[in-house]
Amino acid sequence: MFELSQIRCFVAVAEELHFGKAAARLNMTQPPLSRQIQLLEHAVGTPLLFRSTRVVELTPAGRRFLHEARGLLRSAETAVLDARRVAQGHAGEIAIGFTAGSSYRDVPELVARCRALLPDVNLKLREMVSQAQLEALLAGRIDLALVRPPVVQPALQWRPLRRERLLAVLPQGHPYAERPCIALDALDGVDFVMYSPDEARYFYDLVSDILRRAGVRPRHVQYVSQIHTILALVRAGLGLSLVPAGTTVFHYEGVVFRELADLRPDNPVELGIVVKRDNDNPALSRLLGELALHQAATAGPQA
Amino acid sequence: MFELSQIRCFVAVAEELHFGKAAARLNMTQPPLSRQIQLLEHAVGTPLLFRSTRVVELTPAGRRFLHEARGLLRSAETAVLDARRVAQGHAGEIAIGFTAGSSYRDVPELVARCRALLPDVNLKLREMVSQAQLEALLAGRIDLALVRPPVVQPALQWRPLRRERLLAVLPQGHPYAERPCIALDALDGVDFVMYSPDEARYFYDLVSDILRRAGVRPRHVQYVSQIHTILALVRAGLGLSLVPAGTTVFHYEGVVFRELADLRPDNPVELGIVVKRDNDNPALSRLLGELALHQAATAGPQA
DNA sequence: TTTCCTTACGCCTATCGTAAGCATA
DNA sequence: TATGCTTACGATAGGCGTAAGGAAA
Repeated sequence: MFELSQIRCFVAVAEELHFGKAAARLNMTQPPLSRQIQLLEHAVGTPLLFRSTRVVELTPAGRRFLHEARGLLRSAETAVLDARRVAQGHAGEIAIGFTAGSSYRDVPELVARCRALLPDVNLKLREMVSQAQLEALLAGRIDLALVRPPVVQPALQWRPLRRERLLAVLPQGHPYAERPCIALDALDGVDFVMYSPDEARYFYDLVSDILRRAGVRPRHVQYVSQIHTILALVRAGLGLSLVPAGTTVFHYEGVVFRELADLRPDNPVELGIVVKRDNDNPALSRLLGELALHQAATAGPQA
Repeated sequence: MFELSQIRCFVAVAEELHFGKAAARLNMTQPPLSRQIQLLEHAVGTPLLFRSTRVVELTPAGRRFLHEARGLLRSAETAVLDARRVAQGHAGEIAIGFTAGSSYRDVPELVARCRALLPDVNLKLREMVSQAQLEALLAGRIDLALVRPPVVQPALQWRPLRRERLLAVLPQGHPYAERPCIALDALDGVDFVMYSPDEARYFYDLVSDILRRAGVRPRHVQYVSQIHTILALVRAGLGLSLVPAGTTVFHYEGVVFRELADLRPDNPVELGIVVKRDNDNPALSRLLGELALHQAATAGPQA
């Protein structure tokens, strides 16, 4: 098989149509250039150039081969540049794990930020439950997970992505709906749609903690795992609940959201990204760096 | 810059993920393979493989580069195969010159036959007058010309492509139109739309010869160069004329065609292709060979 | 006779293979 | 301790440059 150096020789001769000038361009003398062209022709299996002492011209096969040869050199160039861009994190792939619950708002937002910051990085999205995400991270099957705290594995690193406060959600027409904001006390003894302690552990703990610290004991009528299910049950009049402020973006009909009057701002709903500490994906490193920069510049304190 | 041999080394290692096995596949020993991979990484400017004593794996840049590398090897293969196909005439280009008059029927027919015989050969069509075609042939600007005889240049070779008889053409409603066929004698003294001796020399000579040999002297009322113009003038009642039988495919309204009763079959209308004898376009050679084979197999004597 | 591609030949660089080194599980 | 990638080093092959050869205008 031929070599790229021979391709460069051939392109030079084909462009100059003169072995002497081509050799000068290649910083070599004519004889070895002639030899390389002969070797190339032998490898291709057909003459590429017609030469007499007065004229050098391409054969039809040479004309076609010239086109392919230029493409080959271009491809070789871009292969190098592409690899460097991947090594520097400007291009490449990031595999992102996410839960079904984050697919409505958080994943699109993260994807949009990635695309804006690193337009040449390909995102591979994989939906899986939180535990599977952490395992996939450790196994290197994904680079980044979108999960709620806490993350206890020492090989993994959690970084905050979004903090938001809780709101009370209640059915339209509920007596409390007339109040501009709702005190936690008002929840004492009312029917309450609660998060599942198994499948929505984070929200169960968060809401339980808030209610316990306020000394409030609502009546838990249901245990559900998805915020959408909470909205549906609240709308159906089965009770009130607490949901993250971002839930309002769904414009869910039949329910109203109200601020909580006396919610302490030190335990908001948190969502973060988790990465493996020794992940060596340059695109991921760059994304984390860009996100941190961007976040430091734009994000004020959120509650 | 790197060489294709290094690319082959890299692909082997990337596929085996084991230097020893890759070296065996490449019929070499590990140490020089390691060295070639190092040289390649240096040329690319970034590590492509992560290796410890226990594991070899691709870096993100290596993964991207592997994709490009495979493409390079594929392109190199196809470049060789393509060049060979061009050299053998199975692919390539044929530049064809043709006159405006042949563009209606003869060019499409020739193009269709070329495409059927040599589907991977690209046809470049260039409309020009006959004299320009012959000059372009000699200069190598076109490979094949579609012209009527004679071609006198010794460097050029004429080959018959189509032979067809002449028909009389007369306006609808003309007294002769009731006859099933027309004797040449009947043309004596009638108004006759004649071909231009300058711009339609071939037809002028052909028709003049036929009329002279029959001892018939029609009255030449017009001298035109294009057959379409003849049809228009005949239709307008300016006279009769003689045209090639193929003219009937135009389904021209207002004129009728009649066989000539006593036309000798030895001087039909001829159309041929002309090529330069020392043309070295393999696709052209193959086309001529295929055409000859096909013609010998299918074409009976035409008049 | 001149131009310029090719062949011939000696030198040298670069690659290969063998052997030793060294890190990891 | 064994596996397996890397470094070291001597041998060899292939490419380069100089010099001579040969065909066409």
